Amino acid sequence: MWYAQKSKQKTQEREEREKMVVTLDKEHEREISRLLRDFKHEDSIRPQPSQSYADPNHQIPASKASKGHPKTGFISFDSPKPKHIRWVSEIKKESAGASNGDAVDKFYKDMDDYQEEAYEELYKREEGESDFIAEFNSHNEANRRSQESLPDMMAFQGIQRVKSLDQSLLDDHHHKLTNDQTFREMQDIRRKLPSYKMQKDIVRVVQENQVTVISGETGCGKTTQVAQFILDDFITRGMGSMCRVVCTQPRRISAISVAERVAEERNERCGKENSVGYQIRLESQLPRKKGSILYCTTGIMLKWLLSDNYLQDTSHIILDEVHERDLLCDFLMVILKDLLVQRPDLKLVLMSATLNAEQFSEYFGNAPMMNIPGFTYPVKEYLLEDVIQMLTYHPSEFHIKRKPQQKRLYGKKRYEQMEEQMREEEEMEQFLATLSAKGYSSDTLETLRNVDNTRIDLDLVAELIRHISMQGDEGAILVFVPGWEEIKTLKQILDKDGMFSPDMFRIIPLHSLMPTINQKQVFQRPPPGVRKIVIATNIAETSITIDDVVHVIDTGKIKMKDFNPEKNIATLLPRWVSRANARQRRGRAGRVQPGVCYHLYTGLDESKFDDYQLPEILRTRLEELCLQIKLLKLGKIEPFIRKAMQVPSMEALHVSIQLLEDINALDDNEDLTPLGYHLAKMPVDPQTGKMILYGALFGCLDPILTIAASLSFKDAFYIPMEEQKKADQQRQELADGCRSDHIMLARAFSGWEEAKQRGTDRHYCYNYFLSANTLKMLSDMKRQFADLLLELGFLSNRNAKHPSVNANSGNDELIRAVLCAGLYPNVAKLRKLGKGGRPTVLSTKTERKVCIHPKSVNANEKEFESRWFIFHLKMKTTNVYLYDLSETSPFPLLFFGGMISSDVGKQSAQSLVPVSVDEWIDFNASPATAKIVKELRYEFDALLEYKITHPCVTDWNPRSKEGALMRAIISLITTEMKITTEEHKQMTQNYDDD
DNA sequence: GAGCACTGC
Repeated sequence: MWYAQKSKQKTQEREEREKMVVTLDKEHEREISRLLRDFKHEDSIRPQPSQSYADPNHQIPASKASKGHPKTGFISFDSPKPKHIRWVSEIKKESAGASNGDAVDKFYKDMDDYQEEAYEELYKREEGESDFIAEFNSHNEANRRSQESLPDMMAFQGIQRVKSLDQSLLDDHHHKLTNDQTFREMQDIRRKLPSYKMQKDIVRVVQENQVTVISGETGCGKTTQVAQFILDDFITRGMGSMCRVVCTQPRRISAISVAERVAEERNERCGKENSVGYQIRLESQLPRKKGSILYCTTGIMLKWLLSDNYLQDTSHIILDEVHERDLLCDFLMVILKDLLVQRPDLKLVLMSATLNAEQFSEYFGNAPMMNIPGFTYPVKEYLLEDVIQMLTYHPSEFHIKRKPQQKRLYGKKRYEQMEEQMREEEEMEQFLATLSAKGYSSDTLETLRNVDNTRIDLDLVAELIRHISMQGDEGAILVFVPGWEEIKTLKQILDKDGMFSPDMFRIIPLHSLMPTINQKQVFQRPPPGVRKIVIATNIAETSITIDDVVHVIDTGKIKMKDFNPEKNIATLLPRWVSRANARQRRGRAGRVQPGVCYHLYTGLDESKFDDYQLPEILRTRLEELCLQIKLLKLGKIEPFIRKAMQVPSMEALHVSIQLLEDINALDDNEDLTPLGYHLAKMPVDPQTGKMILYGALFGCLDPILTIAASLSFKDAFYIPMEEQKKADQQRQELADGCRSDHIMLARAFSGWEEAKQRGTDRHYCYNYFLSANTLKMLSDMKRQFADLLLELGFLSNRNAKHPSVNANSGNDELIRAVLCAGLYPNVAKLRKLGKGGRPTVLSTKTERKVCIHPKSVNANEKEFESRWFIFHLKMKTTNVYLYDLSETSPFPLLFFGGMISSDVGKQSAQSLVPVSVDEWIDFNASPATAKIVKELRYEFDALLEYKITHPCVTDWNPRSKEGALMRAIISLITTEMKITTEEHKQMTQNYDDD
């Protein structure tokens, strides 16, 4: 007890030492106070377009301008006041007034009413509602109505028939059948597909039932044929105009390639007025509206639902690959299940792998199931026992099972652990007995008894590859491993082995972060006598198909992202594959000829596998899903999500709702706030969305859009296996000491844009290990964000580089502040500085120890100016890592962070006031500085509320209220607060403390 | 000293 107290006291002392002192110098203090004073005396908050903006040519379009400036009157939306800031110390005010000096007394003067006043000041002159508020209020009202009763069933009018189109489609069809040679040749190919024989049955079952489940393995042609059967049936019955088939795909590439394949089968091209097309984010070739098939990603269909709740033009929806159970597809199924009631004419077809078609049928009221036999070559399968027997393999010491580590458990737990261990041993003996009966050698049994099945034995993999190379049929070998590390090690083993010389073997690592991902040699058949060996992650399971694979080696392990709501942390850890994964991996061997698949796990291991991987909805954060539920007016979140095929834990749901409330996207009634309404409309996570809005308001849009695109998609840096050090150096060079991965990203991107202008972009990408494809995608995404901001009213021009929103784009300190505004509450505090090979250690509100991911430009930094960082991604792998960090000064945290509190009773030396954000981000501040922060923050929160409900470009004119306030804020939050040399020394010494 | 894979009018 005594020890615990002592240790607590020590921690408190250290924390006090670690507090940064936040004090403006006198001159700066005066400057900001003057700006604030001016601001208070200014009468109007309204932007004055005629005399403002950085760019003199800038004009607000009339429609937007009028939107932004309602006349006068009071506003009536649900949460009229910003709620996320409270100055809690007011309870202590009385005693504080008595015991502390004038400064502190003054500090609290009038603060009770300050926020109220600031807000009313802004609004009392406004008359009537802005367009945004009207839209917003009617949205929330509709949402409440949808909770009470089903929407108006009569709203859907039915698909309009167009007789002239019916006739022309029919004529066209006949013409092709009789006169089009290519079309007829394609028909012959289609006839050979297993699904073609079932055409009549499929058409009939779909016609007679509202929901149909079609199962079938790869190669049966369900994806390309089923939609065509439906459309052709309508066309030949002379009602082609009544048919619009939409088929969703989980991946962008499959949506395009399937659509192109189908167009080819119909001797057409995708898009224009043709019968087939596709739509994915930022790319589309739309077919005609009626009498056509559209392939799209699941996300696109969700977006349509926003503007068209009934999917008015669609007659048939096909959800493909439902067995993959991705988040969006599961979400879509819940919505469609309800939509089917409102639209009795709508047909839904679910396409799945054979293994669990029943599950989907049950979910949709025992919908009829049909199975299409697959067409693949037979694949011979071996398990670990077979491989060990075949190779008479003896594992190295490293892979021999160690004595199970006895955890220091006592009593019942200890007993349970021992029992568990005995049960496992018994299980193993039984299993070995059955193998023995089947004739496996005692040598094999002994090896199996001793082998450690938690590790992957890459020496065994290498041995197996040697075996296949010498004795197996010709054809490529595909090895599935869980991740980067195994790819690297296996390649090293093979490279060292003289047998795998480059003139005989092509060894290709395949990982989403490696540059090989775009190389053609992955798909090309090597010259005769040369064998291709691909070492891949699960990217080769679904996303990348290599046709000439004959041998598959499946190590049985897969890395999966998971989310632990109790600890509120994401994890990425290897685990056993599911039976579905194993089947899929096996299937990769039989695409061109009979194949072989070696699974490196025993029959006993396999008996414990799950049938399917855990659905994504059970292992991910749910913020975006919650926002979409609200935006789609689907009522309260919990009852809605309970309708899902598999219901996520309420814990996970509450963690997500809490975050949405914390960032002021949902109010405590779980309704969208005005801010949340904007965020829900953006195709990014809510924190990144907030960052984008702040980027626009603070006039540093272009770099912020780059960062937002990078965080929401992926950063454009390759990780080359051979030149990792060099790649790290190049990123350091781009960072140029800014101690921010985010600003480094923005610099890399703008460097690429400049290089493009000079025509040297290829060299630039090569030099900095950048993926041109990813950069192009980021560039397109930025354009999409800008269009969205224009639509929301935060931009007056669709050019995100326009000076009116980039006046401060060169101000890195401001960019850090905007990052902080968006990414909050993802804050970390520096605890120990890396020293002598030991890593830099930080802490967050919930974790005492987190590390900087080695890929970050801050991983090896030896000097910092602040103790505080903001980050986007935290994930637990071998450690808890922060993947990207930006150093940030205290002011942005005080200004954009959560609830501020100050405990006057604990005034410390030099009359400093302790100030903390969300009760853990602690500073000491001079009373005058604290006062400024507080006043300014109230003003800003009121202004923000105003800007969010009256979207328009910021007015930077210093004579306008808005301009003066924004300038004061920027002046404050870009103030650099450096930690002293003494403090720095302490951080290094902390290592010796514990 | 480390990076499964997808997706968004």
